[in-house]
Amino acid sequence: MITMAEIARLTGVSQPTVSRVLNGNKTVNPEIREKVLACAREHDFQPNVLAQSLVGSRTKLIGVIVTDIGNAFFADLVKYIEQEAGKAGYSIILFNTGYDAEHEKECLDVVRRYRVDGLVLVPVDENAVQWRSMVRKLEIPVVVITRKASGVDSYYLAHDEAGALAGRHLAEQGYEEYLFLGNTRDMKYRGFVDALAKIRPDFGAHLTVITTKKTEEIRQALEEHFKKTDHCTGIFTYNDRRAIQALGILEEMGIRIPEQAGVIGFDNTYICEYLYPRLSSIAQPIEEMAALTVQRLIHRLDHPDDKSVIDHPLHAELISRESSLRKRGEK
Amino acid sequence: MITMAEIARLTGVSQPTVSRVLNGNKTVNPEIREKVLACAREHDFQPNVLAQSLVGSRTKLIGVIVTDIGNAFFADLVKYIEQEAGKAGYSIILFNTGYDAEHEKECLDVVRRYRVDGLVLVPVDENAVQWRSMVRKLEIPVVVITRKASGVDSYYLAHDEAGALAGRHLAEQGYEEYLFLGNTRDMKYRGFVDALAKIRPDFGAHLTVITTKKTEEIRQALEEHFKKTDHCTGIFTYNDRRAIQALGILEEMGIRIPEQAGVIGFDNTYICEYLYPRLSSIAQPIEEMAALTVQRLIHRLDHPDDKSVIDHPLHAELISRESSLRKRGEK
DNA sequence: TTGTACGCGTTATCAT
DNA sequence: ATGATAACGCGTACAA
Repeated sequence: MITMAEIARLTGVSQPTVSRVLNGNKTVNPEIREKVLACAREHDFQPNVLAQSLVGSRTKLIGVIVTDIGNAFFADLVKYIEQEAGKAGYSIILFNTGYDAEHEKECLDVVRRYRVDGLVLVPVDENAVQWRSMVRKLEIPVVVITRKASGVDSYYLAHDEAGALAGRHLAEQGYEEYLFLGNTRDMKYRGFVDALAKIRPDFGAHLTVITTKKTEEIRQALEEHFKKTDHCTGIFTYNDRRAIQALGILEEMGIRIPEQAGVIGFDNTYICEYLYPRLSSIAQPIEEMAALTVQRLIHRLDHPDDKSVIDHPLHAELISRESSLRKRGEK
Repeated sequence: MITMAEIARLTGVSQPTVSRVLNGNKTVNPEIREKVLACAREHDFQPNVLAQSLVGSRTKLIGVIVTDIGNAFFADLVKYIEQEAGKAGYSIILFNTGYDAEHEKECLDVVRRYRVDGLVLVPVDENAVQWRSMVRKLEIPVVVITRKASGVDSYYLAHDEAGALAGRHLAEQGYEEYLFLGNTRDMKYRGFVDALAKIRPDFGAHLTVITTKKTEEIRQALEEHFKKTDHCTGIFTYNDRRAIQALGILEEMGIRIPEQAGVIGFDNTYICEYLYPRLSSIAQPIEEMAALTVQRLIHRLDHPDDKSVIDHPLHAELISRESSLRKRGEK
């Protein structure tokens, strides 16, 4: 690949002059400028970013460390991050931790070796001290995304609020029993429970929780539940995957949706639209989250003096579809 | 961030000695070695990869240019590529073209600026001359993945074979009408048609094709189809998305699956397992494809003299589930 | 075994 | 307006 020195040799000027031309410096003879540009074009010159960043300028690299790109949500997130970074002339170097804290550590080391200008991180465990100390040593702007992380800029969904949306909706639609499918440490669960408790004081007696992911165990739990009660049940799941799993089981059991059971998923995957009945779901503003994250990162790069810390919860939106619309016309 | 020169200063040795210690060179005094290592650890030294690659060694970067990370298939592909590359000490710099040839061009330029050691490419148009000439100028190993590309190493699914799998399966299951949902330029379609034509000479009269992606248009086409015939119909779609869309419509129409219509999707997304009825689908060996691709890239890096070109079609597998199993026990 | 000297490709600071 | 020259952080050949 051709270098500036080589172009200089070919055009009979000095290397710094080539640098000036290629960087659009005005103080250069138009004739020389043209000659150099022509030569650069002819040999399809591309500056060596590595050499550029070595002299002190930026690497124009943003490290992106996520827990699982295989997950459609994170895939979309990465997509928008790449897009937004590209707009600002940054490229991304991507790492997948696979929810492994040890591997996250390695990724943080590698990211460091590449002297990335900034880092977007989805921590394996947002409360762990490990990544925090490593991030501090990085001495570069870091933005945590999808998780609230004290002391670090973070953009994330207000999960409690999202859970409340689901709870209120199911109550409004007249469901009298409630079922949560997921992890109870999840803030979605908190929001869901709190919202319902406000609406129905006796709510505690009407809540069932299923924490397993295994189809057979979910089936057992659901069968048990519908044996106990004939009240119509509102089901909220921690992601669409789980919701679809539940829908499949319910259909197999002959439970009518949304009459006997209403289902609300989470993530608003494209699939929701295609299912029959179409699946209600909670949508995250993925694109906005990604854009804000990258913009913040770049702001920090341009204003190293800005020591403020951003803690920015984003708002979820309930997309109600047939799977939870018991009352016609009401949304 | 601390440098070798700095460590040298702190420990009172020369910078090359530090380099020798950190690179595991044996020819160095154990005492000095320990002192240097201790100092490096204390300050958490990480070598500057950019400087390393500037001296002539590798950047240890692999460029990955795909058409759409938002797509679950490519997301998985990227995941495994990152994983396999990581095993060999390579990191990936990721680009998403969004099926835009112009943007692909820009990505190829950027990849070049970073002096990546190798490139994994999913071309927007595998037949375009554009990327070929650019790739040639890159002067680095390039492997095309998911598309057959003459003159360049490529690992891809034998789509015709995959289509044939679907065709034969539907015929075996006793479906008498056939419907393809997708693009007819797709090799899946070719394979599907050819396989069925072999089995049934009069097959041409029993084939319907739906090319639109729009739900309403698909619905119309399906309604028309099932008005015309009461023979049970085998449906093959170009991806799971389309299959799920079709399933939703069919259920809404009251068509019984798999009795009146059998459906086979493509990609074997996790969702297939969760649907009711569970969706038959054609699985691509994504992990294998990714691993072979990265391994080939690294082989080329280690053997620059090897001028052979690999054209490696991979084999699809039909995962048959209830959505297409009309005859019990048969798979 | 260790240090000196040089070069990788670029930017930036000097003179000229 | 342009050309020397130094510097970035590292690896490597060579000398000591």
